[in-house]
Amino acid sequence: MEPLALPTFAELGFERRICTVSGDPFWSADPQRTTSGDTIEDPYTFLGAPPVARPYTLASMREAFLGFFEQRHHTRVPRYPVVARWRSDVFLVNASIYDFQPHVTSGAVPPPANPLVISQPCIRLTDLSSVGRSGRHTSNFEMMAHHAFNRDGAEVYWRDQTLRYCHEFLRSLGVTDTAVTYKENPWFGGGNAGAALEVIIHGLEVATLVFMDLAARPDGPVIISGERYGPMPVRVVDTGYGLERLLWMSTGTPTIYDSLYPQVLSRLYDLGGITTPTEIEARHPGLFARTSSLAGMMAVDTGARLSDLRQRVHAHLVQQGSTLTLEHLRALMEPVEEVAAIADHSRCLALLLGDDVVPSNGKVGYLARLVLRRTLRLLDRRGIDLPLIELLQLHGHDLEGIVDFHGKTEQFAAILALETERYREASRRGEGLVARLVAKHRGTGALPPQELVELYDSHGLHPEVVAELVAKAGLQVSVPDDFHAAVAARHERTAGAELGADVQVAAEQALITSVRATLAGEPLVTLPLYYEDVHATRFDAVVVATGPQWVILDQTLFYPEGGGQPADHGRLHCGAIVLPVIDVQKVDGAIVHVLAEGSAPPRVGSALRGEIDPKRRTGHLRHHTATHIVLGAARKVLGDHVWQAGAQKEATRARLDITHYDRLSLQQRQAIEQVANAVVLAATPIEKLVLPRAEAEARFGFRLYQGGAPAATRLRVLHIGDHDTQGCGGTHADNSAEVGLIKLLKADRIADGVVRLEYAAGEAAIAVVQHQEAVLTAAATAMAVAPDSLTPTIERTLEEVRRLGKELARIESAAAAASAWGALDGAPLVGSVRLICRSERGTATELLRIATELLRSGSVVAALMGEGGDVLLARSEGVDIDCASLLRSVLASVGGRGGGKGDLAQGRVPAPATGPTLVALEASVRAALAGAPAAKR
RNA sequence: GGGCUGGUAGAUCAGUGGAAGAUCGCUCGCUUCGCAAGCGAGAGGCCGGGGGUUCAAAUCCCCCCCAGUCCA
Repeated sequence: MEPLALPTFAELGFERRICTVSGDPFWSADPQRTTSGDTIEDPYTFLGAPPVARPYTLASMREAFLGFFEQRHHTRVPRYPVVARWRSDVFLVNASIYDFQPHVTSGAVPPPANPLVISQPCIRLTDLSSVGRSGRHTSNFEMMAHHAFNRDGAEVYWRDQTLRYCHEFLRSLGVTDTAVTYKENPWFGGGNAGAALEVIIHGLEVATLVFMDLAARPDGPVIISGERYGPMPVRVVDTGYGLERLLWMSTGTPTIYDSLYPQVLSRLYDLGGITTPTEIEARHPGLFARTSSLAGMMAVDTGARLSDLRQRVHAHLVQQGSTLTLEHLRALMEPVEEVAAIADHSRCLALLLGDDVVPSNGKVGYLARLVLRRTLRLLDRRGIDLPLIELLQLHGHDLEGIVDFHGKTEQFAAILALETERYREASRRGEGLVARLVAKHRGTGALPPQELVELYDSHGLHPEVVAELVAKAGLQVSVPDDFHAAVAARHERTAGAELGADVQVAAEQALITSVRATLAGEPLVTLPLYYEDVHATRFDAVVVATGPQWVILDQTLFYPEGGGQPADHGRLHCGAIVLPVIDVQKVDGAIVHVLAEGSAPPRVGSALRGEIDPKRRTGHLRHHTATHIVLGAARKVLGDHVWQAGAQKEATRARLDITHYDRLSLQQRQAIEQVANAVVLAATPIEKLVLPRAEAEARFGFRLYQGGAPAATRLRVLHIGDHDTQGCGGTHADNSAEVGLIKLLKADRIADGVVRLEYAAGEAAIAVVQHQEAVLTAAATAMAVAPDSLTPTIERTLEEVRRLGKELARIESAAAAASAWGALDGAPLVGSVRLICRSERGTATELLRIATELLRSGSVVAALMGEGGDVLLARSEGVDIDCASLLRSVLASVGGRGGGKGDLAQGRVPAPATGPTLVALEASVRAALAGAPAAKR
């Protein structure tokens, strides 16, 4: 890329140089400076000597930034949630620009204001293991930003003005020109790229100014890092200022954590009985600053780097004349580092819960659980016994205006208590598991590392935790360096299984290809009639395009599949010809009617009359409106954390997945049903608004986006009184009363934190109730009782069945004993062995009982034949014949099969062969006994 | 969304194709002034559900349900 020789640099006396360490170009007003500012040669020089005029608080620094840009014609925009509900490609907001991707940056949707200023809370969990230890890593932060979106003919501002704003802001904080370096560092990511400046002060990067004007394109003329890029229609000024870093810079404390959470930390030191940094510093002056500074230069990111860091800090101390051992240093630093991580993680949790995340074993909920369990583990390690809800409340004051605890405390407490309980339960299970493994491997004296991988991947037990338990039991185990690689390998092994070619998806794709090929880039927009009057069923239209089995009209009543609502079906009448419509899809702006197989599409330009299936339409309409009503009811009953996690509507059923932390009780299900039906009975008019996007968001908030956000400038909003408001493009009732009865059918927990509600509405609900009544009546009739006494009758009957079963077993074994005594009478002796060959009236189980009795009476061989063809051969101990081979060879000759062990064999023969089999068996046994040495007793 | 574990007595878990087990808990008896402990006896199981293979399945195969866990 070309040098960023902006006029403001020249005006301020900044010169472009090449870093002597990294080789990167940078701009500086300091004639002495030879490095870009954040290399391994650049220590932090602001610790204890803040370059900012006065210490700020989080709130005052945020306000300083927002106010500064507001005075310079930027519109202040409220922060977005940290959960990126308007995007399907990421879970969490990682940077302020995420708020405006993809639709604003692509140019499809105008920004809420232009230019704008915002302070956006972000969460990044990629460097979680460095948090607390590096002195500067945090899992959550606020990215302050000023953004401008430039289009041809509508320029706002670009590079030079951005630099000027940035520099003026830093000056307003009291930072001198010579303290700042601007490093040129082209930026790319997520399919976009552009020139960028990193803003570095005293060894710390505090901001980045990105000039995003390139998008990845296969035929693009610009090549960056092997990827081809071309110009974008919207050129975006994407800046990011680290609120916490600027705050840190204003206080100059040894670590960023000290400046962020002084009260939280001191409370935790107190609870954990931990030697505080102040006390440590008294004995080892400069220890924390040295650690921070070294970490800052080293780009610490992995565990190995961290132990390297510790050694270098130790080496430095020794050089200063300290006698502290490395082990002692670790013992001093670890508690402080862990407490810092606890403070950080709990703030992260507060942000997540504040934006209605429900901890789960999947999706964004998993990230919340990950952070939560990490926090619990750290609390355990430090022996701090503090409920999570209280830990979160320690942050209370600092979170004002960021997380709204008001009215949610109870919900948070419930979620956190439940999650803590689940963690304890998992740990308890894990301890048992490890104890058994230890017993299994005690012989070898060590636990194979492979077991560690299994314990973590399948049971969620951290290797450190396992190692501790194993060591306590006196066994050895070492955590391999490539532990996480081994876990990843387990997942890769089966990753590329099968993709499962979905037939329906393939058909839809084929249709899109066919339509696009026919239209050849000519934009075609069908006028939708279904919003105007949802009850209309007939319309006139003109054919504007056709293809094999599909038709596009100038206007249509047919609703195309979308938003979880299936397409309308119906017919097109073209003169005397009737064309059945079996599917409707939206392709770009056109609504495409798919015709039944064998239909010849009409000519372009011909007029026709369309007719939709009214029953199907009404079914969809009722179930779609019911879905909005049920969501509102679930939120009212369960709490604000309830969001839609997926939905599908049909003509006679619908299902809605909601986020909730526990399975629903019968009471909760019935409460939801009651609230939903109350909304129906209130006959609330349903407003269908079409609003500019920004206005809709401002009025109703991000709750609008229950099913994701569309790429539309104007938003269609469905407003059901004060019950529920959502952006939605479906066909809906005009009044809630039209929905009719809503009958909840099921509430399954489909994942941790997700409950699937199934329900029927209107006529379909009546049908369900009638079906249930019929089933109940049939069951009651079968039991010959009234429906109300069905339950006690069934319970009594089952109890009776159990009792009779036991009675039968008792009688059978008595009969077996009797039969056995009878059999022994007059049974022949072969040598010293009594040989019993008999047919019995019983199944395999009973033969076994009889044999067991017989074997008690000394030296015996029993060959028993049951009525169904079951056959058994058993001998008492000491008789030298092999029952299994004997039986097998006899049965083979009569068309049966069987097997077993030396002392007992079982099998089955065809019914006609029972008699001969017994005879053959007796002969074989006699022969075997004759050939065998005499029995020992 | 994908991977991996697991589901057997009230609880915790053994059980690799041939007669369902252990420990704790529970009930009763002995012992005791009483309690705990001890001794003895007993009750308690659709071996998650449904198919399949086999003479024979808790055990092997397939599907489903439930629980746990890791990853995106």
